[in-house]
Amino acid sequence: MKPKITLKSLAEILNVSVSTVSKSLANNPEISDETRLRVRAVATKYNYIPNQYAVRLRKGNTKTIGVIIPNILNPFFAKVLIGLEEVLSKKGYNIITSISHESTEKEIKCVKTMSLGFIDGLIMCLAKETQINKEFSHLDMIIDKELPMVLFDRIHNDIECDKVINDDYEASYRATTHLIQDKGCKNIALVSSIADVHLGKLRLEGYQQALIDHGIEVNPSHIINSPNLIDFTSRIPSALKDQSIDGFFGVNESAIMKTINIAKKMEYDISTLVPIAAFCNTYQLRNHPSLIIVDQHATEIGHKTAQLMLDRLLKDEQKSYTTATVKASLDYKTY
Amino acid sequence: MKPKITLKSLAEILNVSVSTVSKSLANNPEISDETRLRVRAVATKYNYIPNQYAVRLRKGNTKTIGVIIPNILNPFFAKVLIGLEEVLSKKGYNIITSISHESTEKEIKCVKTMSLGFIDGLIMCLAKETQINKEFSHLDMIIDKELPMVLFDRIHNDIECDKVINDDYEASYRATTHLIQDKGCKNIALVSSIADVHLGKLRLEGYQQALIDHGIEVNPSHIINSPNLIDFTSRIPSALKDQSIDGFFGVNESAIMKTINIAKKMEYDISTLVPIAAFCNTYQLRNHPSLIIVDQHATEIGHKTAQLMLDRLLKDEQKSYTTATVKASLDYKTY
DNA sequence: CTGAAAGCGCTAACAA
DNA sequence: TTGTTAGCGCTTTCAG
Repeated sequence: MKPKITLKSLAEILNVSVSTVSKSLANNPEISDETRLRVRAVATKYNYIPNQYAVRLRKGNTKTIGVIIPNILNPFFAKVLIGLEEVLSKKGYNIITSISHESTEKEIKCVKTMSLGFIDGLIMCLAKETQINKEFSHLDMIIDKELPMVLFDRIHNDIECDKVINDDYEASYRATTHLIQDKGCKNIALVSSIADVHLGKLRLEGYQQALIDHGIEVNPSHIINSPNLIDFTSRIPSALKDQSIDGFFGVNESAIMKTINIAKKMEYDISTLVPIAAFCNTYQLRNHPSLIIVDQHATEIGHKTAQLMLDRLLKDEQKSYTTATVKASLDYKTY
Repeated sequence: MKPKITLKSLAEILNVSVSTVSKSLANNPEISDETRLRVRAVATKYNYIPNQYAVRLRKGNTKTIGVIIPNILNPFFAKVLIGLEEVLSKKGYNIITSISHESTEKEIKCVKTMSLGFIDGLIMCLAKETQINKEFSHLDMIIDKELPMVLFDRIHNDIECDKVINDDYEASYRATTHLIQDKGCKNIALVSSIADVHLGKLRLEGYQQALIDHGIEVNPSHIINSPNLIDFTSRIPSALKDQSIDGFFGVNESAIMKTINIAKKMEYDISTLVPIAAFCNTYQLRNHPSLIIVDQHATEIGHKTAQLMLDRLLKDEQKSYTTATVKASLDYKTY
C-alpha cells in the first residue's frame, strides 16, 4: 500500500501547520480564503482522506449502528435492512450487519463483537431460538453499557428498549375477515410454522377471533402448525382432500409456500381451487394469481426502527421506551 | 450513557499503570499471574470493552472490509454475502455492507463513504448501470489508494483487481446440452433479461454453441430477451402457443419466473408442459417440479472472494491479479 | 488569521 | 515484573 497521506504530510507539503490544514478542510471561517483554497486544492490533488478511526476516537462517537438479523434470505429482513439503510445513511451513520442464522449462540457472538466498542447503538431482531427460550442475558452487555437498542418484529416484554412491530393480531383478523366476508369462506385452514413464537401466536389468535366474531366455530383440525414444516407433508394432503375446506390462511410465507408446493405435486392448482390469504414478502409469490397478501411494509418497519434509534441517539432527554406499530395492509392486486 | 470505562479508569481502580492493565488483558506473559488475574477480574466486573477506534488507530489497520452489492433482495447476492461473512468474520474482520440498488450514482456514493478511511479492502459487484456504461472512474478512488479490491460476478477486464466469477459460458453450454441430450429438446427457447450485461452475453453464447455443436440451428425468434421484461408479456404467450418449442432455458431467475407466471395466467402449467433449465437461487423456485437448476454456488463465490481478499491483505508479496472461477452445477433434484 | 499543544484510548518499546 | 513514555491521526482550545 502507498504511504498514507495524513494531515501532517499535507501540512509539510504546504508548509503550514496541521491545525491550519484541519481547519481549512473543515471550512472553518478562521482561515483566510486564500490558504483555505490552497490547502483544499492540495488535499484533493493528493486524494487525502481523513482517517475515520482517528476522527471518531477524537470526537467520541462511532457513528455506526450495529444491525443483527436472523436470516438475510428472508426478504422481510432484507427489506427491513433496506429501510434501515435509507434513513441511517442519510444521517451519516454506517451500518455493520451480522446474521444470527436463527441461533442464539451465533447471536451472542454477534452481540459480543458489536458491543466491542464499535457501535453507538444496536438494532436487532431476535433469533427464533432466543425468543423461544427467552434467553436474553446476552443483551445485558448492551443494556449495561446503556447503549440504545431497538428491537423489531420479534420482541419480548421483558426486554426494556424501544420496539417496532406489526399489528399482527389485527392484520390476521382483517385477513381472515376478508376471506369470510368477501370470499364467502366458512372453513378456513390456517397453515403456520411459527406458532411457537409470540408473533405467530398473535396471528393465530387474530384468526380465531375473526372466526368467532363471525359466528364460525374454531375447528382445531383446520389449524395446521409444524415448526419445521415436517408435518406438512402428511397433514396438507388430507386438508386438500377435505372438500369442506374452502380457504387457506398462511400465517407465514414458508408455510403457505410449502402448502402451494405440496398441492402442486398432488396436481392441485391451489390458486384456482380456493381463496388464499397470506403474510408474504417475496416478489415471486406476489405473482401467484388470486393470492391475497398481507403486506407487512417491511421497509417502513426499517424506517421506523431507524428513526427510533436516531431519536435515542440525538435527544438526550430520557424519555420512556416506546413500542411503535406499523400497520400491515391487505393487498389484493396480483401483478 | 454511562461514563465510559477505559484502561485508565481501570488502572486507577486497581492502582496500577495503564500499561499493566493493557498487558494483562492481552495475556502478555510479562505480567505476573497474580496481577493479571486481578486485573482481568476487575475488567470483567466493570464490563470493560476496549475502544476499537483507539485500537485500530493505534494498530494502523481497520480490520473491516467494505462490501457493495447491487440488490439484497436477489438471493444470489444474499448468499454471497453469507459466504463472505462466514470467512471474514472468522478472521476477525468486520463487514460494512452497502447496497447500490443497481445505480451508478448510488454506487459512487457507497464507494466514497467506504473509501473514507474506513476499510482495509473493498469487495463488490458492479451495478448493472455501471457495467453497461463502463463507468469505472469512481473505482480509481480505491485503486489510487492501493486498497485491495475484489470484484465478483459482474466484472470488467479494464478493471485491474482480483475477480471471482462463475463459468457462465460453460454452465450455460452444459444446461443446454442437458436439455438436448437427456430431455430430447430440439427447439429450446431462451429467456433473458440480462443480455446487455457481459455475463448475460456469455450465457447466451453458451446456449448458442451447444445448439450448434448438436447440429441444431440457432433460431433468433427463440431468443427472447428484454432488459426490463417488458417485451415478455407479448413475446412469451406466442412462444407458449408455438407448438414447436419443446424446452425453455432461463438465463436468469427473473426471466424464467416471469415466463412461468405468464404461463400460469394463460392457464398453462409450464412445468408439466416442457422441460425447463434455469439459473436460479431462490428457494421457492427450487420447489418447482421438473425444473433443472443451474446452481451458481453463491455461498462458495462468497468464500472464494473473501479468501482472495485475505490473501491480498495478509501476504505482502505483490502477486499479479487472479480471476477465480466457481463452477456452476446442474441440479436435478426437485424437493 | 495561523500555530502550538493537549488529548481522545490504546499499544509497545524502553526504562526501571 | 511493572511503569514511563511516545505516538497512531485527528480536532479544538488557546495563545500568538
